[in-house]
Amino acid sequence: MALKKSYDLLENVDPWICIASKLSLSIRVVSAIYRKHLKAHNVTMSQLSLLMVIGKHKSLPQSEIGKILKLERSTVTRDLKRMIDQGYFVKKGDKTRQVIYITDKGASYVESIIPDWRAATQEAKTKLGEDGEQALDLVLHKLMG
Amino acid sequence: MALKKSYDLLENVDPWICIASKLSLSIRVVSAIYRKHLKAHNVTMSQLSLLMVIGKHKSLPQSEIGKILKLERSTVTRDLKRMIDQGYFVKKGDKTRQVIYITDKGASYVESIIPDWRAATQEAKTKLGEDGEQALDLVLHKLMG
DNA sequence: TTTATTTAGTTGCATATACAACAAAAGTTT
DNA sequence: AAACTTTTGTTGTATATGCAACTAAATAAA
Repeated sequence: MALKKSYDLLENVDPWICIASKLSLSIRVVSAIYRKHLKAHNVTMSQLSLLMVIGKHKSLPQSEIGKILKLERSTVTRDLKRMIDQGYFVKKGDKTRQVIYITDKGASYVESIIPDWRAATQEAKTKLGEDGEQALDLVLHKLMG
Repeated sequence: MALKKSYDLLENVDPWICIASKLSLSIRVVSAIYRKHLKAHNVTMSQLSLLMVIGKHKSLPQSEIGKILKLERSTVTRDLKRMIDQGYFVKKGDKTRQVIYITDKGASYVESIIPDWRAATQEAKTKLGEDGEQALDLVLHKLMG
């Protein structure tokens, strides 16, 4: 089972200096908190983000959604499709300039979820603490800036 | 297209106070940096994490891997399977106590990737700045603690 | 020691995500 | 106006991920 050679780079590397790994780990911890609170609503954070972002504007061009959430076009197409099928959004417009509208069903749905979403956010904030929350804002600001 | 009612909670909510959304956005930005640098190696960050973590220990019980990377058991099973199929790891042991070993092929592979991984990490660090990097460490520390 | 419980791994199912290739529409150049 | 370029949306393909249900093995309780 032993390796035939020695691997210096590998032996001396520290996987935990990886920025992507740190963020991945962080999102897994936080996602679990949100999933727990949102479970009864049968909604994911990705879906809730769409509901809240589009809902707040009442409607958004599909092309804007990807820009706002930094999602690839095909991801937006398919994430929306599932929710259109469920009646939370409708799509209007021609082939290349689609506009997505939230429906009353979608708006009611997101309103029913918001209290639990707030609770999840509160739990996450408590875990982060005041300083942790500010730190996260700084990270985001640096990355988006 | 207009909504039939008004939705107070929805109109007044700020989607961007969401901790999960902030982290999701952050990871998308950082992932893109790593994908760009790792593209030529045809490897993802998830795979590279497995290679580095297991490789550094030479071997790890499968059950440990999920604990270290905070991944669900089934995710570990399948992420490993793809890489075992490619010959980067081997699996030894009985039905419920598996141990995963890195192979020479896997160790060579990860060593060939490390320089570009370092470059990606450097680019991400530059974007974050010294303060942003410390902020990320604080976030992770708070969430894991 | 037998029984009950916990731990470990797998498989079915569903969502989320990106890239490449394609088609169609919109915008720009000439 | 015609030709070229960019933007937008979709579909094929692949990886990543979690939950539920199941099996099997290990551990604890009786």
